[in-house]
Amino acid sequence: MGRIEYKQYDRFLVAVDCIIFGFDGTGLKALLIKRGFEPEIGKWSLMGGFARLGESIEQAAQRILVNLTGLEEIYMEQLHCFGELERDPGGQVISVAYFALIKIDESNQEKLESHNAKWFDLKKMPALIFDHKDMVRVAKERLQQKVANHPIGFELLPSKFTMQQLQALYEAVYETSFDKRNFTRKILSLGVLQKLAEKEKASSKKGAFLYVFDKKKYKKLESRGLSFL
Amino acid sequence: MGRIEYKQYDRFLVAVDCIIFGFDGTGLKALLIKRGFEPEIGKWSLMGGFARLGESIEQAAQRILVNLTGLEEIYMEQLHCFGELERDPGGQVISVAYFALIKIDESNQEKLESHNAKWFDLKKMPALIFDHKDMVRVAKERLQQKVANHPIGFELLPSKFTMQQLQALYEAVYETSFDKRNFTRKILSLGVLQKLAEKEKASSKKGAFLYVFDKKKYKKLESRGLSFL
DNA sequence: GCAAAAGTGTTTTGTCTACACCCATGA
DNA sequence: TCATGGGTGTAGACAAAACACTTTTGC
Repeated sequence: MGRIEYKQYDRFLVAVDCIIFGFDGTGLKALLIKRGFEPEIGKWSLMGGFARLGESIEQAAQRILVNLTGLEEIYMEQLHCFGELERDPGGQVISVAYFALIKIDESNQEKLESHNAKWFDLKKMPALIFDHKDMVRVAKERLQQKVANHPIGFELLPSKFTMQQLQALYEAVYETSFDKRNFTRKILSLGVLQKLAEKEKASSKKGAFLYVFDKKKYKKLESRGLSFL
Repeated sequence: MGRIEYKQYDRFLVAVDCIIFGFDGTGLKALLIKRGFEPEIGKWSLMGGFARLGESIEQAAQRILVNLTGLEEIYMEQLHCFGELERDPGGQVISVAYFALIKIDESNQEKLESHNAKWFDLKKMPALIFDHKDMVRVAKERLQQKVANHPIGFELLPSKFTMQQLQALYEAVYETSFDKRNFTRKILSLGVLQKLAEKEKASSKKGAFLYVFDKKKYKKLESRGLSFL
């Protein structure tokens, strides 16, 4: 049964575009590529590609992310399906956008270079092709919403991090600043961080304690709905 | 320029499915159709259809909603793009799901009947085809999130409503109950409801004052981010 | 006059905010 | 010894939660 009925319907080109966020200790960054191919060759755009029959949309997104970063396990979430008629002047293409969070220093430098990829501070983005600027804006809004209630900020940090790194990350995401004491108290009160005996001595003489996100504790508390801000 | 490059890529069938919510004073309802066509004829499903080349995905969703309800101005929001490989056994079809909020009594009864559409309480849903059950679940979660921060609950109520109707709606959306005094105070403190001189006398002897949502006041306050719960 | 829903305040509790000093260490 | 970032506590403001009685009126 089935397949015959669908013969009469239109078929669409389906692209997947990825908004890849990273954090380097100062600002929130997005990974862009300088296109070495048509259309819009030479311009900056999100990493993307066409979905293929026989793979799911999510698989397509994963393929594109792995292809660019070399990372197999990436936090990735569907953002939105952009389906405006004239969004791609080259023809009607709908694009399913995904946003991803990666640790900047873990990505494969050679792969990035081979795609002419570069990290841009979200506040200093170049012009982007098509509706990619909208995609980035929506992704940033979604990231802000999500980070407030889900422990995804840790995806952007090394597995061991200091309280100041974590605070800097939250400040970058929300483009604001928080009181150090209030921030520490709030985060620790959630009970999902484990304090290590180790100290990070690189950035100060006294040294700052390192923490790790404790996924098991989080899973136990998740159902009650934690608020990370 | 452009069109030639895309010739080589695969093309997909793109469906749009709509989760249509309504509220009848007691429970939250979803509008389902008993399919009079293949595949899965005779089973319950969401209202949907295939997108057509030459229209945007959003236009397709709107077309489908108007076609079913007869209502031209419907609150509608994209939910998610469902792109699993085997979601439709009849072939690879990606579906962009939208959720809509309508006032049950304003919809065109004849149109609903001609599509074999029926309202179901969310707690008493029949089996649904494909991944439509997932769609409904995700839509309900999204509705809960959204209602907490945006004045969209009013889309489900008559333009004039009593405080008790509004409370019943929120209670239905969150499947919980609120204290009447706290609820009234909270909602009125937002300053986006206008109290009318009229009373609704149908449901009680004393009669309850009617309110309307004041969109202008809301627009002024919107940027500060209101919390409806 | 009574049943049935409408309407209204106060107290307690917890959470968020603002704010400033001492500590440990390497240079 | 001093410069640098690390670490910590308290008081006040505000918002949320708990809680019960009086009012109106159609029957």
